[in-house]
Amino acid sequence: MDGSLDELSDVAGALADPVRREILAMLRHTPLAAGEIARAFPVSRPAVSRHLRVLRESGLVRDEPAGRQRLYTLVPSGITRLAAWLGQFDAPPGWEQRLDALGTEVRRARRDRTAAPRAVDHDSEERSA
Amino acid sequence: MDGSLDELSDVAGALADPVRREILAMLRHTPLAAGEIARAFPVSRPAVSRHLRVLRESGLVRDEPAGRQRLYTLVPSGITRLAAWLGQFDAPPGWEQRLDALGTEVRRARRDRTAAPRAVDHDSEERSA
DNA sequence: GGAACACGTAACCCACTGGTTACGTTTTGG
DNA sequence: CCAAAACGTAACCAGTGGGTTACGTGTTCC
Repeated sequence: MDGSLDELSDVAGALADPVRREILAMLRHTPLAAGEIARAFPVSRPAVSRHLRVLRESGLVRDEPAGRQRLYTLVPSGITRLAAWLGQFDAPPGWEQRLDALGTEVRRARRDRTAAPRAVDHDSEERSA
Repeated sequence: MDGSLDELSDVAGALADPVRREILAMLRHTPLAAGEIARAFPVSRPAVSRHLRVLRESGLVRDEPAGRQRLYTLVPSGITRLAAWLGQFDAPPGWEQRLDALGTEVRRARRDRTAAPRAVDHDSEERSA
């Protein structure tokens, strides 16, 4: 069974570990056996084995027996789904400006607070544009 | 202080929680006060407050005092960085074929390994530092 | 000044995570 | 047939995460 009911959480959770990210990077172009993967990290082989399980259960890799080894292959659909979710934050035009405005705003707000320790009258105009 | 030495882990970790993802979605177009955000979820307000802290420490949002409220604003750079990392998995053309060729690859890998049992020599791009 | 409000934080619980060592299982091969 | 190889899994432990309730602090407003 898959396990979680929230695929994005599983994918993001899997990606939250540097070892697992590097494993994925290793599998980017070619499938690899568990042992080969494990040999690339300073942690114990069982530890890597569990990282592989996390990746498997999140759907990011698929494993296939190959003799007495087990080959791991990247399955990019999860990555695609997460990338799609991230895509919703793609600049709805006027984005760069907004960033610039934010920077200014912060600086201004800080100055205001330092100079005049009373009520902030920041009235953010940054949302208006 | 930022805290973690691995920004991508922080970002992915923050995204691994559905509540935090929804908070980000809420902030996509407009800044919101902590209370407004908290009201949108069934969990207690302190719980949301800590979610906001995680988002803040991962650099995904910035907060700014506004009277007796605290305004949270989306900071998209982290999302961009993660999206960029995901981008390395974009089909380097010929991907489908590669899956087909998996069987062959397996056999070849086995032979290689039998002949030379040494470590993987994949190109690692994610610096461990 | 003092009540009410909008927060963040502390203390506490329980579930999960990531590491380890020890072990079980299947496949290879002399 | 039996030893070694290549795995996954179990048991254990320290640390973290997310939830709760209780509390402290700064702002507003009368």
